Amino acid sequence: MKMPLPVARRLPLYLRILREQGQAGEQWLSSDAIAGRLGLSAVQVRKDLGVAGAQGSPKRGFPVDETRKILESFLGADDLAEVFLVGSGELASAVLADDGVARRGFRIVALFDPDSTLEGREVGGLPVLPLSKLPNLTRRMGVRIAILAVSGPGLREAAAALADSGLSGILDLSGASIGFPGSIEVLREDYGRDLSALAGALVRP
Amino acid sequence: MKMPLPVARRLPLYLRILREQGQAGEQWLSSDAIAGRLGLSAVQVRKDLGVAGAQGSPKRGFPVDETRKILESFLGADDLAEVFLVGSGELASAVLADDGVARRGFRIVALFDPDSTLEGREVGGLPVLPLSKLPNLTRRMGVRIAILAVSGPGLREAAAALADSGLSGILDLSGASIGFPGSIEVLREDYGRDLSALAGALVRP
DNA sequence: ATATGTGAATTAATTCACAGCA
DNA sequence: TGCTGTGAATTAATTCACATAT
Repeated sequence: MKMPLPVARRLPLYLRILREQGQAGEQWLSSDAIAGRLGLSAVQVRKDLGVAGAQGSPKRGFPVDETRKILESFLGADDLAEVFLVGSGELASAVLADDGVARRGFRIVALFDPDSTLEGREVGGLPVLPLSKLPNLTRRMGVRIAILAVSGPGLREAAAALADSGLSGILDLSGASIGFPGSIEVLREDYGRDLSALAGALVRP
Repeated sequence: MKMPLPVARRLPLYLRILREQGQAGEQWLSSDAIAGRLGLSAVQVRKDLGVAGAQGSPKRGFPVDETRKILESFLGADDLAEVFLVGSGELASAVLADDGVARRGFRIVALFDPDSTLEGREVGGLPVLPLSKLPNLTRRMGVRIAILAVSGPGLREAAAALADSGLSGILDLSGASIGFPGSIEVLREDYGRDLSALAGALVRP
């Protein structure tokens, strides 16, 4: 089953709302309520949830608990929960410190850095490992996703290591659009670029 | 002139390539060459550059220097270059430390934090200011864009301050999808969400 | 030859409109 | 009545095909 990327990027938003409201004791949530919190349309929420296989019931909406579970499993939080973090600088520290990753059911299980002089140092409770250990650990631990949070020198090396690590997916926060083999799914996030896009949108109202 | 969002998000990529190649001494760049580095199609690059008003010449491609200037002006790096940063924690520090912002012609000119006990402290060479000064400084300095990099408590307060600051655009890195008034253009970036989306895409090949 | 530029066709994504159910 | 679910229509974005310029 193929899923459109825009849908894949909205589902996590619904999941967050469902978790929040579940925590708050709500049993049911209408597509309208979810849409309202996110500034989307109710139809879109229903269509998207439909893609994930969730179904609601008329007059009540979607069952919070069940829908949450469906989304979690659909989004792979079950068996893809363990991720690597490559980098140990400011950005990587921010990722480690932020609860955004944990809140979505993921766990950073190892930290790698191209700067070998950092080897052994601890960042956020995890020891910094050399890139050379990446392929081996990927296989041994069965980890499939890494977050790339390296900038400046070492980036090239880190990218190369990732490219033949055996990983399936990379979340690239480096802002440098490095090429990766087609066998690896890459999602790029780059606030410099988005800042630029925002400025562009403002100049042209 | 209205510009599609996908285009607005690709133009900064072209700009980066143009800068790199300009630095490297290149005079001309074909749409094909640009596309190749970014994994896009040449037609798309031409169409996008066309939207910005750039034009190339057959057999040679696009004039690097001139096209760069056109993009810079089109993307508003001229008169929207000064931005505020709200937050002074790990994420905000990472934004300050990263050269991604500067490399795109933007400059962070002031730092605000909801935690008033931090007032006066210096982060990355800038003094931390209280949120209460935001509206005033926005008007006085003519700044139109802020980066929101606050998490945890204080986020609500920061969002509220931004909402009636008079700013025109917000790059929201908080990962919390707070509502802002419709008069403010908001672009959200949330690696937790994208991590989730990536995992989803991998589970469903 | 080699690359741009663009109308036309295609594909993707969103929204509309309404049927159906509790 | 208040909500879901979905085929149909609409709008947006991308790709194709080819005319054009050097």
